[in-house]
Amino acid sequence: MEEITKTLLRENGYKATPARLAILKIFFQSQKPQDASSICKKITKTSKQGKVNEVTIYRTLSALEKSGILRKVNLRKNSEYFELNKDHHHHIVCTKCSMVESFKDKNIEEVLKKVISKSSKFKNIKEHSLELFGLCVKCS
Amino acid sequence: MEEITKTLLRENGYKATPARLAILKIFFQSQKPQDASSICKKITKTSKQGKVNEVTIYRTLSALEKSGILRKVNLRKNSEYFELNKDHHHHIVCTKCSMVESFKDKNIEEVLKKVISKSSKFKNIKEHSLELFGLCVKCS
DNA sequence: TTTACTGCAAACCATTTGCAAGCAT
DNA sequence: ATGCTTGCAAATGGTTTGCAGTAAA
Repeated sequence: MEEITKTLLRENGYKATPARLAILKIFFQSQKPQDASSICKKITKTSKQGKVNEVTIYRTLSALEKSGILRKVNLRKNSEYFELNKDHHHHIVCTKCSMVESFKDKNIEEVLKKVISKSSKFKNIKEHSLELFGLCVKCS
Repeated sequence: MEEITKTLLRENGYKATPARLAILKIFFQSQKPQDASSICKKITKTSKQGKVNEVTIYRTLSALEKSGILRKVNLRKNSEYFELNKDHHHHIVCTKCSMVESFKDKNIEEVLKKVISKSSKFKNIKEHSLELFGLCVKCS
């Protein structure tokens, strides 16, 4: 784990500092979208070497997003959530308890290709976001 | 136009004030997602009777969203965009010039039904958002 | 050693809230 | 007349920035 994150950072031209390693570690461990605040709390709780200032977390998230290591996720919360930018997928979000389930679907990508081919104003689509909102079984 | 918006407001239990009429008018005229700031500027420019305070716009947008007259749209900007909550559709957004194109697609709804039927954690999906991001033909 | 990185304080900016005055019904 | 609406000012809260000290390479 330590090696993976360290290598990932250096490959992208970053210094492998304790703060960055701790932040990346959370993404590799949790598999759930995280915002600056949740990361800050998790590090304070679990990390041995101490705290990481929330400002540092914002700067790290922003940098890692630009490098393509993380991507933003829109969960209709009032803060920005991020997740590892691996294997494209989508989310189902419970509007009551905020539980998030991920899913993949090849059909969606195909349908979107057709949509793009029909558009006269756009030929050059780089990404898309798809989120479903509702109540999870527990909250229903 | 004046009559439509007036009736819509009263049907939903709101007083038909000049501010609200002006705000709704913009949505009926433009067909494009709007945020508080853009509405405020448009009213200042075009309306005869004067300005509307931005706070009033925020309150109106929030109320109209709760009533289901408007819905939020995620355009990856740093402010909230709204549009009339009619005939469900999706957006293609130019990440350079912010141009927005709308589209509808029945296949997407069908694919999503299948996705939901596969989920064990969610049975109760109320809405979804789908946005494509890329460069429009002009910006490519 | 060198330059990137971090923490602190303060700035920023979209949005929300309290309250008194104003207006639609 | 009544109570919903508005505007102003101030508060809020997430995020960003300036700067000086610190640490990774």
